[in-house]
Amino acid sequence: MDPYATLRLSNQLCFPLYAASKEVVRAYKPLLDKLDLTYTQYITMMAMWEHKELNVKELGDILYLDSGTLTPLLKKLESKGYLVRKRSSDDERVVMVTITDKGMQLQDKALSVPRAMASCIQLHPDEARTLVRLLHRVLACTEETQLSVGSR
Amino acid sequence: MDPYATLRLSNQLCFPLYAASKEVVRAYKPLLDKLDLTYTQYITMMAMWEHKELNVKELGDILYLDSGTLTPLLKKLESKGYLVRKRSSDDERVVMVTITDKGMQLQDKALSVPRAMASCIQLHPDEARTLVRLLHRVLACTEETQLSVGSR
DNA sequence: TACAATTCAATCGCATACAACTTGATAGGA
DNA sequence: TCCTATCAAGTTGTATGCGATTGAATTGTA
Repeated sequence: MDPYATLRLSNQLCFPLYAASKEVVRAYKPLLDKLDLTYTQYITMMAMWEHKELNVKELGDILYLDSGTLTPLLKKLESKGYLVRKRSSDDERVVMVTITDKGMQLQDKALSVPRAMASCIQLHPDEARTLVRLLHRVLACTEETQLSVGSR
Repeated sequence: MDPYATLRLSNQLCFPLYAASKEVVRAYKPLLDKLDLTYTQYITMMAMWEHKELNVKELGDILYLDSGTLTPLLKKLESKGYLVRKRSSDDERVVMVTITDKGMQLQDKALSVPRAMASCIQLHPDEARTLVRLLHRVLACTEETQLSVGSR
């Protein structure tokens, strides 16, 4: 038995996870180009379509992103007119992000995206559910790790 | 029924995939810091430990990365002394990447990494196998898409 | 109520990712 | 053998991601 077997790419869990994530994001690109959104902008809009108003920290908790990534991204989405950033008057540390009418309208155009992706990723509904469940399990594990180390 | 239900983050397959990948890579960071490797450098070294010699295109096919990412990465690993880049004399277009003795020695230090990650990601072996299998299925789907669009 | 600890967003630096393009080399056909 | 299509690697420009730090605001506490 190869003593280095655990270091083979084919034996890793992380590598197919990393590769599949990248390739799926890449597969989204031609669809999102039509909306003039990047993938990260797209998931940010998904969070905003659902919640209408969130501060930067809440958005980061939902998307697993920090302010270093979100701040420039939100400025870009604001410059496109899809949302508005405004420092809270209750607590001056907090910046509230609110979706605009134009941002809400984008949701209709975006409806075609999940449809097109579903036809691209051919998984049985059962398999897709299993995959999502296991991914959430992995996320729960890593979140514990983050907690024990401290801070996001 | 919400007509926009397919646009909810919680109903997406892509989002947990994207988030889990990022969080797992993040969980690797403290382990890889000890080896002075980034995650991308780590998987590149995994491919090199296994194959000893590969050209840039072969490496890209294995890692799902293109030359735009690999060229600077390989130069960095070369500067650390872990591998050597040399243009092929058979075909001047091709750059061969070969692992050095120092690169091979790094493998021993790296053995602790998969162990530490396995104890962090608490999945039953069965579940881990299922997850890997489904991820490979997703990768196969996206590869078809790439082929039909043309080119990597 | 001072004041230290914490929190939040922004900024900076570094390392990816990748599309598009360039350059040099090879292959295949008229 | 020319000549064009293709190919491999490198370069450039844009968009993330994230750790570390900063600065302003708020909270908890002695």
